[in-house]
Amino acid sequence: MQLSEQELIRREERETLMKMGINPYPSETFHVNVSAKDIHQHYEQRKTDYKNVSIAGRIMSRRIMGNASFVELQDSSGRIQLYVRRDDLCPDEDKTYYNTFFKKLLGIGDFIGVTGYVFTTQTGEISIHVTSLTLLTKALKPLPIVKEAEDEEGNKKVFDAFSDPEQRYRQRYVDLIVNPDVKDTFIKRTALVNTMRDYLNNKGYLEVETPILQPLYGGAAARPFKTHHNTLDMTLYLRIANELYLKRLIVGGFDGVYEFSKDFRNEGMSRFHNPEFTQIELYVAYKDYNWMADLVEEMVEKIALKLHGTTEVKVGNNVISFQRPWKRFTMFEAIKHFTGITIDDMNETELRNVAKSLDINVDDTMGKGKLIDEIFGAKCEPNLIQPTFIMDYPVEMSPLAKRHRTKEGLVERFEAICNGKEICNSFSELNDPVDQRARFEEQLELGKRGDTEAMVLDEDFLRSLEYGMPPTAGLGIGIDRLAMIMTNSNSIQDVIFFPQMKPEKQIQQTPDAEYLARGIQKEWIPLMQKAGINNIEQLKSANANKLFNDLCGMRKKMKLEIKAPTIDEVKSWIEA
RNA sequence: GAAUCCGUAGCUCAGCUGGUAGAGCAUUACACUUUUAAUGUAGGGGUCCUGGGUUCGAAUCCCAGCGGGUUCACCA
Repeated sequence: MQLSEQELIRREERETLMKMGINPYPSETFHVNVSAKDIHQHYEQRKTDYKNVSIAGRIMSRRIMGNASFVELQDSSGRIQLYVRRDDLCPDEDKTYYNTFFKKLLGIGDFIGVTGYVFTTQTGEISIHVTSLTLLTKALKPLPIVKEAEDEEGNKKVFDAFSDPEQRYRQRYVDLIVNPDVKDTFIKRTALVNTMRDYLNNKGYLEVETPILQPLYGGAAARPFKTHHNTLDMTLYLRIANELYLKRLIVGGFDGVYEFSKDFRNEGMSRFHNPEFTQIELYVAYKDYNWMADLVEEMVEKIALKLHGTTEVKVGNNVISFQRPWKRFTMFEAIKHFTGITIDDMNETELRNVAKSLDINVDDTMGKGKLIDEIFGAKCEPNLIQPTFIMDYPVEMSPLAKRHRTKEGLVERFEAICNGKEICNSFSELNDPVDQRARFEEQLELGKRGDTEAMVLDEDFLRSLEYGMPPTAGLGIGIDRLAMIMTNSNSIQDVIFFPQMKPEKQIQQTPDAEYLARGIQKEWIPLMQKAGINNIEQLKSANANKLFNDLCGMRKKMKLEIKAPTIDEVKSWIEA
């Protein structure tokens, strides 16, 4: 691996520190009694409490002015400026600790711990006057430097932002260090989950865990990840949903169960889709979908209040109000509202013509339900910005939902749409085992016709329904999608710490010994790697003349005192 | 999967119709005891993504590949 100049310097600094008897990675605990945020919030009111502070963090910038310096220290709560004076650190004749250790051997990214007292500088910045300074960890890679300035109106301006999405997602740790807003997004995400958990626990529902490795995948329409268990010699699937297991627990006698579930779907990736994502599913006995809609409204409104202190949340160019009650449309009403067309009594042919007239791509495999869904998805969903419940879906699209109590061909199902996207999905759960079997069998037919996302038949689940599942309301909420809205994030990758990425390209490097065995002098190995020869395979297929020229050229450019190889030598390396 | 844009120093980015590889920050050295995008002076640092092609000459033009962004289509 080629190290940059700055990385080499930092490695040397590490060596020098050790030679000076300073451990760059000490094991002793450094006791912290304050945070940066605490100082900024309370120092002005309680100055006497900050005469003896001890704080640890990462050096984010330094301004050295001869015998005094300013350091910006960043801990998990934010930044605080340090004022470091030579004669405070080195009261005696020996000024090595300041001149060499502090000024030469420390740098941006290093962790230090300091003690001192808080004061306000002439320019009005609350700072710590440092009386002692300890190295806690030496960093060997330089951090990207992001600088900020405030203009007279207090607007922040960022210079040299670390903004390359690929690097931000691959090296999230760097993103978190230098981009403070990123941390805030993930803190909000956790607050969102905690708010839900508290809300549901207060209602007395039980948080449970169900299998991630499932012999049959069910509960949703999606293609699964497949794996294999060696001892049992059987195929297992990573769950696409946990619905069927949670319902078994309702059969077992729990009144309310929920699970924050990492689910896996082997499908396309986009700014709304990651192969693994998080859903909460909730099932409550003796309730129906109307009751569940009330719960969703209340819970999501609580989340907005918890995260933002208000029910109004800015998302992109829209301000979304989560204040109850939300608008409720039936699916047919929504279609009428956005297209002016009443589809209530239409048959399949009429629906297909409507879809065509609206410029929606249709094909002959689409049934009535699918056509309605397509029309809704194209003409209604993107226009629903404020949270809106869409009630009563076609039965064909919903094999696990109970038939509507009054409307033929529909099920008791709703989705909440917000900012043009679905954020939750809920039914009165189908609990008639005979109807459920029939619906599964329809799905099997779809599968035979080539629908790779059709559901498979789960005999054990049907058996549980035959013992009787009470009337139950079920709910699924995409946590990532809701987090995107609640944190004003444009991509799912911004609300998942480590989103799925293509693997980084790793160059396989041959150990030096194999080069040496070919009679190549040690000195030439790094030059060869610089010339693009990273392994023996590349060497074997190299052009001898080009390599010879490259090596001699670099020898000359870098003024190396190595004897140049002859062209025949280079040929012998390649052919050996 | 399709369209489109991008890949140059550790980071952010210039580099025009092809002609010696640039800036700011970071880094190194020196100066500076209340600065804050600190400042001043001097230096070092490059596989211009990779591989082909056109050309006297390619970071620049063409082709292919790799990686990434954005938008669109299916799934939450």
